Amino acid sequence: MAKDFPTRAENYSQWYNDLVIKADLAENSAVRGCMVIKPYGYALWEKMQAELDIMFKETGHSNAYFPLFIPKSFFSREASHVEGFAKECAVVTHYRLKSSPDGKGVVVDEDAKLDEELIIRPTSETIIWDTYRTWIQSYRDLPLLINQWANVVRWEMRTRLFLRTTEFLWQEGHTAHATQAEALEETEKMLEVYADFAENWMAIPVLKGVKSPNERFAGAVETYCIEALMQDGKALQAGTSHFLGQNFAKAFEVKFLSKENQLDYVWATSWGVSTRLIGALIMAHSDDNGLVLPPKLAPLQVVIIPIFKNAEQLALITEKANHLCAELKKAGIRVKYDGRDTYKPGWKFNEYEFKGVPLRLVIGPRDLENGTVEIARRDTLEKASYLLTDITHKVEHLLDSIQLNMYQKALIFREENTFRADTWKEFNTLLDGKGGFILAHWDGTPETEQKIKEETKATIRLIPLNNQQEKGKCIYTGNPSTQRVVFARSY
RNA sequence: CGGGAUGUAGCGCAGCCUGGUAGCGCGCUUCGUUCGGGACGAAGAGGCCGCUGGUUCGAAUCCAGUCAUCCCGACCA
Repeated sequence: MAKDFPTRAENYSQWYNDLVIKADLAENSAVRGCMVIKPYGYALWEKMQAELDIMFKETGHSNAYFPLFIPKSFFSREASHVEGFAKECAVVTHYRLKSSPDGKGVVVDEDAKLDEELIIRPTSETIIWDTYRTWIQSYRDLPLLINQWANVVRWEMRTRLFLRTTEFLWQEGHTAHATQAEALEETEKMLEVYADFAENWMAIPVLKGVKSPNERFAGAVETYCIEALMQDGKALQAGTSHFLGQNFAKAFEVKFLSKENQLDYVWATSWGVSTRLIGALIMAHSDDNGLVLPPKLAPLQVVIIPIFKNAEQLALITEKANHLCAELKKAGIRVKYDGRDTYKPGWKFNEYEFKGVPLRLVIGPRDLENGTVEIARRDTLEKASYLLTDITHKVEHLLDSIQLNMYQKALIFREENTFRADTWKEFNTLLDGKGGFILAHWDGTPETEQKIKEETKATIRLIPLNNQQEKGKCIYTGNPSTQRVVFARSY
């Protein structure tokens, strides 16, 4: 239908990239690996942000903001944390420029060299824990439940719109607790919040579990995550929640006096989701006609389009449409009337389909005569005529139905693409075929996981929570195993 | 940092081999006919051919250098 636009089957990467650009979500910027999020894409992020923020507040968290720059020395305090991030840090070394001696442009002023370099945060654990030291002295100061909405920079070698960019927007929660149990409870609670958001707002079913040691966050004791399956059979990590133990408290000397007058290190968690969720949204639901957005998050839920031959007809339709628009707005529906006479109806249909608007209402001369409106739903592309009476309820019902249908469709897709492999051969056949989640036995060693990754590019996405225990043999080494873990190729 | 490719109109590209007035499609502007799934016709506007140097009467085209971007690896939310 759309011209010059590759289908998912032809070239999934190209399809994704073109879709992001044509749906007007974002584009590559002049700066290497960075992305410009355009107004439509940002509106989507704002909506996601708003809903997540409500959920964070409901679970007792407050927002705060910490510096973008982190002194280099902070980084080296937690050994595995440095190791994990060292290779992708942007470093600020100077604070001034001067006119170039040859008169052309500016150069770095070598006299303005910083004594200690500043790292642009790839994540904020270190600066935050350095700050928490001064905020926490007593058990009365705990728990400390803080979230930050921020941008971070990770100097990745290869980038991809929304999925991996040099700079990205995210939220990072950082909490401090008096006991291990309480910190663990927080870690799991926030995982539930993320899973709830993914499934009930984004309409994407997710697996919940913990990472293998290889995939664990640098500095964490345990990393919990949610994993979603994309339409090309690759997995996408959609959110993480880390139990940090006392690692950062020890590295930054964050101690408190308990009720029993005992001095102890606090227990920590951190958790985050990023604009990558927009990538997940696109890859989980969209089709060859463009974006398909879940009604609960779509910046625009309903668009009304007139069909007319002349100005008088347009005036009549506009009057009707404005009434309809007002009525829907009153019901809290995000609706727009596109009465522009500079674009043709067919052009508009395609445009809003690209942008994933859940419902399209069309009013033409026929509808004026019959008191009807044509409604097309984006998820199924079905069209039907409805009487204008009680239209708000019908629209509400259709929006709910789309939200539900999108989730169901994604769930069925995941189920159809979740497989068991009992031999190395089966494992490889599956990977080379449709991909998907592959449940297989693993002997539990990092070495084996590494070998499997090198040979197949598949990694352990997670070990499911409350995983079913069963005796088996590792698909790679044949060594005994007690449970299946989830393998996949991933983004 | 290794391997491969590409820089020409806002976007996508041809032209280069074999040097001789800068091209096509989309988009943009104006007018007319259209308008229930990306309409059609006519007339227009728009270029330091990435940058620097060389060869030549003459360079988008040949040569050298340089910068940038993309793809494949290593890295990764």
